[in-house]
Amino acid sequence: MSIQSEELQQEFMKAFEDSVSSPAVMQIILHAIEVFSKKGFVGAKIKDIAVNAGFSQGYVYTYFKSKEEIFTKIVELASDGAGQAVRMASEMAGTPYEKITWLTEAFLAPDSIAMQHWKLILLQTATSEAIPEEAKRIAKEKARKPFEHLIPLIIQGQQMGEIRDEDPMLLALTYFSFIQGLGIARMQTSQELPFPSAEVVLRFMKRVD
Amino acid sequence: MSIQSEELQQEFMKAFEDSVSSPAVMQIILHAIEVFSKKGFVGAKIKDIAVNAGFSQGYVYTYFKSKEEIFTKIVELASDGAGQAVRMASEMAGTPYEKITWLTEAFLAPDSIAMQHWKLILLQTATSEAIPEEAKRIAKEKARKPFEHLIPLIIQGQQMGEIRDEDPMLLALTYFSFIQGLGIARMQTSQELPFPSAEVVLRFMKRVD
DNA sequence: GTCTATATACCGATAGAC
DNA sequence: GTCTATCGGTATATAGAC
Repeated sequence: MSIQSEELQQEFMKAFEDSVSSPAVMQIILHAIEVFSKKGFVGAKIKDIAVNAGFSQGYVYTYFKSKEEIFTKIVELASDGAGQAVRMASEMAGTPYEKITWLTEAFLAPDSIAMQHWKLILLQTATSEAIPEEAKRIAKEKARKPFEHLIPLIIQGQQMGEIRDEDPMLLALTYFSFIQGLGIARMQTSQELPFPSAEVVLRFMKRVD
Repeated sequence: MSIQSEELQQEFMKAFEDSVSSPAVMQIILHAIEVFSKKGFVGAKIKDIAVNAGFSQGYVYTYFKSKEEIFTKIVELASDGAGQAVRMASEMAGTPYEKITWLTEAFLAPDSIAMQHWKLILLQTATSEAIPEEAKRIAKEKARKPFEHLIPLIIQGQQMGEIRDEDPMLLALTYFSFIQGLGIARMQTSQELPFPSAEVVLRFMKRVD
């Protein structure tokens, strides 16, 4: 994996850490991300989150009003994170296609577990009805950001002849769908199985002469 | 969409209907698929399923021992269906690349809602821990079938020069990940948004001269 | 600050009426 | 064959002890 994609991952986690206030809240959120991603909003029990974070069940309610509030906060962080990752990639030095390659590598890195958990939570938010309305609203509202940052990048790549001259919106939608599918596969499959490189993933948009 | 992919879809639904015994069980399963796919195993309430199917909450227990049993039955049907769809495609008349194209069209068809619901349930089964053990076992056991039917097709395509000479397992894994990601996107996005054709999806494996 | 105890509500599953 | 009533278990959220 390239230096650039490692940088992307680190910046991404730093932005997340900076956005949380007290250490206790940080502990709760960190463990809530794990439990919510594994069990879903309804299946996650406050007790699991609390005990994993090293607190009693009731203590969580010192910092959060309800289970809904914890989940919604995480959805907000994750939604912001997805947009930021694309923005950060677009601001690096390189050609558009190179930037998209780094972004892809960062998204698919097997060790960015936190990122994978975030993706699962956003996936649940998008596909499930058993999710707080407020969380769905926030996710929907912020879902446009990644597109808004990727589409200009695609257009630049087209102007430079790196990317196929097709509807940028279509290419962006296809890209994020592909990434999401691979992120899920990454979590399911064992480490020994083969996994596509960014080059394979980006073939659908790369210009061929 | 081609005639072949429509045929695939129809055969697929017929196989499903044949495998269920009584009309009441069929009603329960049909509505359970919808409720489970929307709310997840824990979030789905027996009462929702029963009332949607036109029964009282308690009546469901005349046919099923538990909520687990209903979910597990659906996972079994869905897992078999996924394998069968690939097998049926491989048995049609055409070149390997054509067969994979029809399969892709059938998987991505916007109107095969039942198939999309099945995919969501299998997705939950694979990614969530709040799922009956038995269902996870069955899904894992049958998850190999689609690969077992697709890989020979890929190898034939390579021998005929239609498909790139790369690890067939890698290509198959990439293919199913892509399909899953697009299936999810299809459910989230509105009908007006652009959506990739099978041609776009299959570029990553198509041989270029 | 942190925990224990509990009120309150909900849901899966069973038993029994019609 | 279908429904109603209910038991038992469990989880959220609160209140009060240390």
